[in-house]
Amino acid sequence: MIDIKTLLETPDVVQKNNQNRGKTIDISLATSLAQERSELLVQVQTARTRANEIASLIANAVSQEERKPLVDEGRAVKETAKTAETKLAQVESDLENELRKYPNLLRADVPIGKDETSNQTIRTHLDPTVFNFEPKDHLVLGETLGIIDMDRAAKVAGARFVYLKGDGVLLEFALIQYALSVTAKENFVPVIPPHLIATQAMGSMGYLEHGGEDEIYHLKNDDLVLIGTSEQAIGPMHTGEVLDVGALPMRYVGFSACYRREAGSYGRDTRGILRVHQFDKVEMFSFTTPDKSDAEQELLLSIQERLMQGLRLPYRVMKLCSGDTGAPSARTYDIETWIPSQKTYRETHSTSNTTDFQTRRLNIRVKQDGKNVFAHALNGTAFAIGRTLIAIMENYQQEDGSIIVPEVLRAFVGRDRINAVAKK
RNA sequence: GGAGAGGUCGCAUAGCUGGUCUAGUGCGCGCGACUCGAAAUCGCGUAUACCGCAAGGUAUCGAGGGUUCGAAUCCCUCCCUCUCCGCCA
Repeated sequence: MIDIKTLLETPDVVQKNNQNRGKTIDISLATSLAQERSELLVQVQTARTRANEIASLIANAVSQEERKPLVDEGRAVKETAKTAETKLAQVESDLENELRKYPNLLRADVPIGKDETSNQTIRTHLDPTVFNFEPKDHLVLGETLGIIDMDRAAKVAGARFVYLKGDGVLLEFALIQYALSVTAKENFVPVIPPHLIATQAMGSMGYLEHGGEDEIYHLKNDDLVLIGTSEQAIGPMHTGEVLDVGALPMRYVGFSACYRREAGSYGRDTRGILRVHQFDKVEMFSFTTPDKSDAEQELLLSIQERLMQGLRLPYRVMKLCSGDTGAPSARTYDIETWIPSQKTYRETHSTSNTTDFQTRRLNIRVKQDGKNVFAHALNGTAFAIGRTLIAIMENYQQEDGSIIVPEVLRAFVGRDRINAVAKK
């Protein structure tokens, strides 16, 4: 949600921002609602002031003759107040609904563009892996090695689910340990959050608008939804709190499964585990003061790169253009990793500075220079485990179908190569 | 799931026979006095949002609704916490 003040004071800036994101929003709706709201506010306050005066007069009145007319006026004022209040509540909720449609204001350095073709390549690390044989894709490798079983997952849960088995599981835990050990150096506090959260908490993270609701699994008999990323459960942790400025930046590294319906992606990435309904992810999340969030995002990005460089995987860093940046984000960087079987880079990491877009709804503030201001919130992938496994398997595959374990993971996996097991 | 208790200003508590209660007290915190300095002591101050140039005003005692001229105080619904029982990884 954006600040109504921003809209009222700089409507052209907001208008332009919406335009750059490919959103058409009639701002006159919000501005006229805001106008109506302040008028009603005055009405309500005036009525209430009088009502309080009357109550106080009655409390001090002694005789019945004095009481009677006051009580009558009190009744009348109450009616006036009630009518105005009802209208006010309606206008306020209309205004909020209207404002929820607005995407966050983009940072000035975000390139303008319609879609991903306008994303900017910031840098590239390592050249694409060269093979002197025809590399297999991760599904072939995984099935042969007995670490990925999608056929049985389909029997049990349907399409886009997976059983990860054997050394695949060891690899996953190794990635988690590796990510925790690196983020610990920057004082990230590990968190395992609830996977089910109240619908309202999800709403306050801004995921129920802008088409996001189609992505979310709702529980039929409870007012709960499955998280699509641990960010959705970590952000609301501090709802309504005023954070101690000395405690910032407040950094969490969450581990959770992520559940996504993948509605609207029918037929896309149907092979393998690139796009599944459930995957595990290690996710960084920071709260900062407003002046520090851009620096924090650079830190998140640098940690992501440190993790990838440790794995020695070829990747490139992209800055998303205006049209490709998610609504809550003011700036997003993606890391795309080389996937040999597709001969292209695919998104494995993402980091967003959501500035005060989420914290305004969550009412998470920080006292800075004696004033409470909304904190800034940021998130960044440490590892989307599934996609990282794809990258490792494909880039580290050997001609015999075995996979070399990246050096930084060997201590955690307990061996340096994953070989085929007899198929069961 | 059953029975009971409870949710008040950063923390702890008072208020709950409705009326200067946004709310007392203690602690904590800030400023000041005393002191060479500190402790102790004393004095003052100590929520947030919105309207207003300001003075000031309005709202908020878990959330929402109701009764009333007036509710922290009475009624209803919901949420959460605690204790006991049941069940359970």
